Amino acid sequence: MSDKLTIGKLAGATGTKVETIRYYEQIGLLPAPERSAGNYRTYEDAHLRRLSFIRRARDLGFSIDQVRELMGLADRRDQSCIAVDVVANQHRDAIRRKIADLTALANELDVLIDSCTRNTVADCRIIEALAPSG
Amino acid sequence: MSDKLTIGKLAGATGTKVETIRYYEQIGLLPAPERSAGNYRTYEDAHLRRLSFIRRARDLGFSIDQVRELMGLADRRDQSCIAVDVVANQHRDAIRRKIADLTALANELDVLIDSCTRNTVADCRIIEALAPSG
DNA sequence: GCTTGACCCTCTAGCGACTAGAGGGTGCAT
DNA sequence: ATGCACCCTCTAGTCGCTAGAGGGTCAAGC
Repeated sequence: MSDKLTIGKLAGATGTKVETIRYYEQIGLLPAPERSAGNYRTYEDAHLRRLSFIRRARDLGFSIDQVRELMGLADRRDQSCIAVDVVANQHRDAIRRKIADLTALANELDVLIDSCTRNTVADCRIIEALAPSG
Repeated sequence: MSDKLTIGKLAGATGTKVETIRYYEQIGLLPAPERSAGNYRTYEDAHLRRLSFIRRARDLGFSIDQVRELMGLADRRDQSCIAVDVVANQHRDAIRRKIADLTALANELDVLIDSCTRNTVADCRIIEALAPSG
């Protein structure tokens, strides 16, 4: 209801940086707003809603392209939302895979770190483990 | 023992791409080798060892800067290896934090996805959750 | 000896998603 | 009228590569 926001107000209202908003405009993620007499961007409530959507999706780790896709789907309100479900599922699965990768990595590091006897570098197990043939 | 590798052989021996090796040379991570008459890079065993170290550390998720630091420490063989331990610990902790973040994210997505009734987009809970006052 | 094809060279630009900085204009309060 | 916070555009930097253009080298086969 509070129309006509400056870019700074919009940034504050959504927890986004001013530069990021201009960037989103540049890549066509957020539509370019009207300009004031002094060439300032003047945002309306529609922009605020759009940017909130973007922020939330980005916070959930969706890529810019996925956000674009989700917004495209969200605008076709009479269609089935199965496509939305698919995007969300793909993203969740990718995250689960990344968690598995990182867990394996952390475990390997645990082994390395536990083997450290804190002597000199010459017989450091961590360095040894990294350098295959010393 | 098998001296004088071409960049392609070195790449094959370490599982690195040729372009990546040239990149490592450019940023000063791997020392520039001698050149043949035809201006080809000619690598020696020392390079092979160095690159293997780099690869292994990178595979464990260490950043380029951390690899640089670890190599610097590895070369001072009479020093204490506590500094090595510190770098490894910092990295492991950062990974654990990232895992926690991603787990929270995946759980949020689970809730969203479970709420999807596969009806129209107009009453899609996923879209609703993204758009705060849609 | 000439061609083919695999390999090598340099240089530049691109990816994702911003972030930072230079160099300047606007708007409002004192 | 002066100061200051805010806004504008444009360019370049971040990280760790990757890809492509446009060329040179080398060994093998005919």
